Amino acid sequence: MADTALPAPGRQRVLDAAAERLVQQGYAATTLRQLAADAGIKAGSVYHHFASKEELFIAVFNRGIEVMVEAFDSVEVADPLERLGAHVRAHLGALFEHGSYTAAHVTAFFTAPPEVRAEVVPQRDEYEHRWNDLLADVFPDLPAGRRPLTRLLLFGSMNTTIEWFHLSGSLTLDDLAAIITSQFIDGIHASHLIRSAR
Amino acid sequence: MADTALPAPGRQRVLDAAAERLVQQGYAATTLRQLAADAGIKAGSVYHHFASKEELFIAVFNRGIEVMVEAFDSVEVADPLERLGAHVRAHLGALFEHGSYTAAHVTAFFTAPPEVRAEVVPQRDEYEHRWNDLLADVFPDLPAGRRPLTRLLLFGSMNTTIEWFHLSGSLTLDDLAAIITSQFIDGIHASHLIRSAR
DNA sequence: GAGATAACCTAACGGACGTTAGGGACTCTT
DNA sequence: AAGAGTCCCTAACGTCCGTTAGGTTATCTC
Repeated sequence: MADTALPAPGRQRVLDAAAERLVQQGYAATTLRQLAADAGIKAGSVYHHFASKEELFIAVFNRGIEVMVEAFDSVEVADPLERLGAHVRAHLGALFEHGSYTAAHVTAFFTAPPEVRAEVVPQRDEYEHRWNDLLADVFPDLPAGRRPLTRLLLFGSMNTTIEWFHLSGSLTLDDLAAIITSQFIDGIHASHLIRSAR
Repeated sequence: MADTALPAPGRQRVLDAAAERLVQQGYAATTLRQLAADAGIKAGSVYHHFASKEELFIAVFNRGIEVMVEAFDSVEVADPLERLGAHVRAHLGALFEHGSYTAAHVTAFFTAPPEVRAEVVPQRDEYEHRWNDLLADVFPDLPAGRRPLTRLLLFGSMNTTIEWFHLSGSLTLDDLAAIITSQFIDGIHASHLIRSAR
């Protein structure tokens, strides 16, 4: 009995397919029949692994946060400002280098129905809390009440890169992370000195 | 012969409903039957005003850009840095103060099918071009090749405010615009001096 | 007042959707 | 060898979707 050329188990293949479809189509337009076909099984068989479409996508969104948290926690840098840059780089890495789950989360979370979003909020909060603590650590002068807003502005810049950045371009992810970090800390006058356009 | 309590004509009411539904549900989850009900007509009657669902939403997305362009062009400020701040404020105004069309565009554009997006790209390009010119004017030292990236980072911060900012909160839109502008120009160390948390 | 046009209706079409019931094949445990 | 559990299948259900054909009413034009 030869190999079936489908290495990963069925449940995992469905999740992978869901993450990729989510990025390009959003929640409502991604159908179970598509995911089943992508994973090499039939639509009804999806229900062997997941109780419903909602539960399936909750798993995808949560995995997306897991990837971000793992990337965040893998950073070990002493110098505060350098540490911030490393975390920016890690977040972008989660978006572009560790599968589609984080990208799916960032692009499709707000297209999911409220019941699905509600199940994912606690994990999101945990990740946001890590960033608030980081900001408190790196910028002791930043008022505590200002941290969430500051974080949201930075997240806005980082997360929307999935709409236009491509790893295949001339700009590397390291470059992008350095530019975003510099822009965030010192503003436009400093950021464009990082690496001139060619 | 009393008034029908539905002032706007049918086509306009359908467009308004579409913009609002788009913000909360995205493209695929917004159905013509919903829009018809919102507008006080029947589903089939939508086809008197629009040839297809796609055409309807193209009109909504284009109107979203129109609102942004009108807000942009209404700015008349001499001082370069002040002008930038006024444009940031105008962009946020388009998002929050001039109906749901711009918000619908920003949140749902990437949830629309490719054929719909393709029809809207020229108008998007026009708006982006205005911003590139503005950046060139305000920051002559910024390399020309760097303008699109810089604009995308600023757009990322501004556009994702629709995911968390509410006019009813304690932070005003003027405050938010000032913070974003300061953060963009001078970075975090300057931005938090604009207005301390209370 | 005849004719055109606009704005809306009813009723239905084919198709796709999430979901379910019930069964077959295979592996592991005892 | 029996039983349980895992993984997947076929076939169908009720529902909703975008869209269309054909009809009604009211207004405007000449």
